[in-house]
Amino acid sequence: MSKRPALARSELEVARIVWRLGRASVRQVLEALPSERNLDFKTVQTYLRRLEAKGYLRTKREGRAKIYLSRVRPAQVVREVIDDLLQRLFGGESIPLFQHLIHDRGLTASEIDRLRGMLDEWEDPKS
Amino acid sequence: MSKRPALARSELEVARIVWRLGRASVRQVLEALPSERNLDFKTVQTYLRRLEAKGYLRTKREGRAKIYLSRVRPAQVVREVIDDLLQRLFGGESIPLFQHLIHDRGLTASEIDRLRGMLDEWEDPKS
DNA sequence: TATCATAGCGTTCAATTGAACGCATTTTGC
DNA sequence: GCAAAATGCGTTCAATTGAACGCTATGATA
Repeated sequence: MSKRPALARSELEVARIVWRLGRASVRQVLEALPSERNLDFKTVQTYLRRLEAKGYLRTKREGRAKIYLSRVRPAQVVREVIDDLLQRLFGGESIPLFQHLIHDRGLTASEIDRLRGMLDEWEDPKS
Repeated sequence: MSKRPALARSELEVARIVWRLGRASVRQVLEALPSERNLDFKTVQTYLRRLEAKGYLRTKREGRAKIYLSRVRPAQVVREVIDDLLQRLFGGESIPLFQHLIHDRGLTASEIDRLRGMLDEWEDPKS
């Protein structure tokens, strides 16, 4: 139950990259960031350090470099983040979020198809 | 273009109430907050003041009390907030968010129906 | 009309966040 | 084998955020 401290915006951004890469050094994360982001090496390093301190990541030394890995399942974190948002934005209801995503943002035809597929499958899990 | 400063978590929570009520005094917002939240009158006042300073709300004096109203369309703000989250969490893609909402959170049968309805209607807006 | 509660206004204060240094220690390319 | 580049580690620093005071004005009530 003991919740780890909430993720700050920038931390989330950086954590996501580690999740995607599975394991990453500071430099690798830096390079995986969108180039417009233009963060300093030291800054990324700081965020990673904080993520470790907060319990989201763990590290493993590999020669000179320190490799960051996820400590909690990403899906779990995603869930917490979205729960929090849902709570503050829509009082916890997810339907209004769907509503918003569909209405105010729009979907391509193929996205609609995929979405229908998801619903079908969820309702009747395929063999 | 000139973006107003991002909403802090607590500010969002408070703004949402003003949106819901349409117009509200400090006390009304305080009372509309979930009771577990247990914020001080002064604290709510501070958040409202900040929301005004950031350009999200405007006020209108009504006798003794100051009434807070929305200055930007709530849907617009919701959009910004979600854009931001989507960006940091899924690189801007909305499908993974749907995926998460459906898979990791689950929906009731009736929610699934409503969702299907939304998709149908979006694709073929009813007369 | 005196009084009391309510609201405003300005401030404060610690914690967190966004961003980046500097120095020491590796590595590695030459 | 040595200079240049890369890393780690500890720090810093201003802005923002979460939370709440204290003092003043004002309006409603007894």
